[in-house]
Parts: sequence; structure tokens; C-alpha cells
Amino acid sequence: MKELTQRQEQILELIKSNLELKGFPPTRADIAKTFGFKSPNAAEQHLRALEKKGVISILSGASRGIVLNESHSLKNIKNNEIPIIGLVAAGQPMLALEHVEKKLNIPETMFRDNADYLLRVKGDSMIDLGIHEDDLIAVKKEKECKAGQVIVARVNDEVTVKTFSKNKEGKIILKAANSKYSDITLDPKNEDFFLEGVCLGVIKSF
Amino acid sequence: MKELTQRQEQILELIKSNLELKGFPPTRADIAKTFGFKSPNAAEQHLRALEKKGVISILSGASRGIVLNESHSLKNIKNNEIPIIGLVAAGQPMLALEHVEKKLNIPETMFRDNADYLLRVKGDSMIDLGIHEDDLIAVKKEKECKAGQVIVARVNDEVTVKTFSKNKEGKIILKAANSKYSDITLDPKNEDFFLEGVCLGVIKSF
DNA sequence: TGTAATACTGTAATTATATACAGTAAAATA
DNA sequence: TATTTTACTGTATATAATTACAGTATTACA
Repeated sequence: MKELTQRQEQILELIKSNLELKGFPPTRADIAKTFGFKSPNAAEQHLRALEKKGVISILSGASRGIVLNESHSLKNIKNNEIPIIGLVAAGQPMLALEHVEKKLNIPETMFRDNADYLLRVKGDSMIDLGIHEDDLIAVKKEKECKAGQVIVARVNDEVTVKTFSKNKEGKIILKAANSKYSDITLDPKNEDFFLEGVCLGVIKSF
Repeated sequence: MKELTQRQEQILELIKSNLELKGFPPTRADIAKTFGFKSPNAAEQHLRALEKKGVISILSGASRGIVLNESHSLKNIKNNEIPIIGLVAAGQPMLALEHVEKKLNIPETMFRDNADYLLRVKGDSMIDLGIHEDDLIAVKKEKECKAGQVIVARVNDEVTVKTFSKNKEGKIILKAANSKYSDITLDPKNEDFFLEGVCLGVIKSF
């Protein structure tokens, strides 16, 4: 399913909230009025776009004949609980039960991809990217990553969060986002480097 | 509430099943067809009777404007969807539907308190706290706040995110978390200051 | 650089729908 | 027994709503 534009997302939200509040879908005129469109056809075309992208169905000829398709239906709120991982001691696997602080139900659409776990950050090596101590980073397990991505990796059995890149000789360079720390250069053949996952985002609490 | 006749019970059931199966209420013609009435007015009058007995409401002028009253309502889906608010133009209310990008189902335990909405950050005034452009801040509507808290406020109708404090004379001081910006001092009596809410946390996507 | 997709305005026709009015008839209720 | 309620038929009409057609302008994309 293609991604929705911001406007399409808004239209979809309006349909949902109309269903929730009033009990039935909006008309084209309702939509146009809400967003200030001067033509009901603007709404019509947004609906067609949503239908094309598979999020709604339009029942031809029926007034208010807008049906939310399965995944977007109000009824199914998916349970997507992922663990919050605290401090991981050297040599221990990431998802060992002992490290799980609690679980959080993270909506799939919160980050660009579905996260596998949340890792509580220790240290200040990534503050220039807005990642501070005790923040949670959303991590997706991956076997590969691209230059510039924020990753979670094991280096000699220690879990670390850094920005990934490679130099001309094919060596891995791990950069901290903090001028206090200098780069780590690793030879993937000799050194003990293991990619735990890619960082999708950050959750920060005040 | 008076008791329903058998026929009225049937009509009510039809409305419910129509809502469940199709997602919206039936028309008078739909009802008439289902029961074999030769006039839509038969359905109309049953609806009037149901309204009189308090089990439904009829929204005059709206097609399919049949609303089930509380006790007969179908849905009890408790989700915690909160809207993502994009750019809010000066003078406009925060939660106007037009600003809603989409909604996210945020678990109540994600932040220290339940957020009312997520606001997409514009500008770099809070980068020292790890809040960057396009991050989402989780906001709880509050009427009061404490010194040191990150708040969302209106200053002369513009929405702004700052750290809140007061000086000895009781004036409000809004601090940016960025040395580029200097403090804003406001006299709460004269200036147009309105507290939209308190920032509970940040969601950041890479 | 051309093409598709997005995001609308504007008009208008057709159909869908609500709803008023005028009846008939049986059953329930005061 | 008179009256209201229930349960319809039948007709008609205003308006609610869908939806086609003809445009314009901008942005995304290949």
C-alpha cells in the first residue's frame, strides 16, 4: 500500500472522527466544508485517491457510502508491545528477559518502520543528535546498514550507539555525535563488530 | 423508556446490523426494502416511533442521520488515539481538525502522564534539550506550570515552545534551549500569554 | 524534461433521500 | 366506546448527495 499524503491522512482522520462522533461517514460536502474547499469535487477526488491506495472503499450511488478497509478500521487496534531494554551487560544477549524494564505498545506508524525494541541510552555520546542519557531509542534488528545511519552495535561485546560509515579501505567508522569523543575505526575482519540494529527514532521524557 | 413493539425491535436490529456490516445507518428506502414495505414512509414512521421512545435520534436533513442512543450504542472501543498537530497558524485553535496530520495510539504509560496531542516542532530554539525541527513533542493541556518545565504557549497568538520560569517581580521568563536566542520576558498582566500545555516528552524519527 | 500525481475551483446533471400530506385498517388503551 | 397507537399504501417534492465534465496550478517522479 502506497503512503498517504498529508492531506489524504487528514481526510482519512476526518472520516474516522466523523464515524466516531456521529456514527456515520461524512458527505463530500461535509469534507469540503471542514477543510474550506469551495467545491465538493475536491473531496470527491481525495476519496478516489484514498480508494486507489486501498484504505477505503466507496460504495457507488450510496450516500455516505464510505467504508474503512480492514487495516484502517476503528475496530482493530493492533497489539504491538515491544520491550524496553535497560542496561545490557557485556557478553549478554540483547533481548534477555532480565533487561526488560517493561513493555510499551508502540503504534506501527510511529516510526518509519516497526521497531523491535526500545533501548535506554547510557552516556552522552550522541547528544548532538538529541539523544541524551535515559532517552529511549527505537531499534529495528537489521543485518545491514547504510552510511550515516544511527546504529546499535556490539564492539568487543559492549553495546554502543553510534553513527555508521565506511572509509575507502572498507574499514568501519563509528562516529559519536559529540565532539568530546573521537571516531572508532574497525577492521570488520579482525575486530569483534556485530550490528544489533538500526535506530528508527527516539522517545524522550521530561 | 417505553417498550418497543416487535416491529420496532426489528427495525432497531436492522439499524444495528446495517451499522455493523456496512459501517453506516440505512436509509428509509433500505428499511422499506428489507421488510417489503411499499412506501418509504412506513420506515419513516417507525423511525419516528423509535425516536419518540428514546432509542434513536434522527438528525433532520442529513441522509442516514440515524444515531443510536447511548444504551443501544454498539461501540466501546477504548483507544488512546491522539492527534499529531502540524503547523498552527496564528489566531487558530490548537486542535482544529485542519491541523491534524494523523493520529497515533500512544500508550498511557509512555510518558509520565497521558498526552493530549503531539505537536510537530518548527525551528531550532530547543536543540540543547534534544528537540529538533520536525520532532514531535507530547503535550498535555494544563492551566498551570512550574519553573523549569518545557511548555507550549501562545505569545501574541503565536505558538511557541520554551522553558518556563518567573523572576522576582513575578514576570514570566521564556527561555530557549539554544544560546542563539535570548530570553523573552513577559508581564502576565499586559502581555498576551496563554499556556497551551506542558511538554511531557519528545518523539524523534530518523 | 515530460508525465503523472496532487490539490484544488466551478458548474451542472442525475440520483438518492428525507419528509410532508392524504389515506386505510387493525390493535391497544383510556 | 372513543381515542390513540401501530402499521402500513401511495404520491409528491424539496433538498441532500453523488458524480461527471472542464478547468488551473503545483509538486513529485522517472
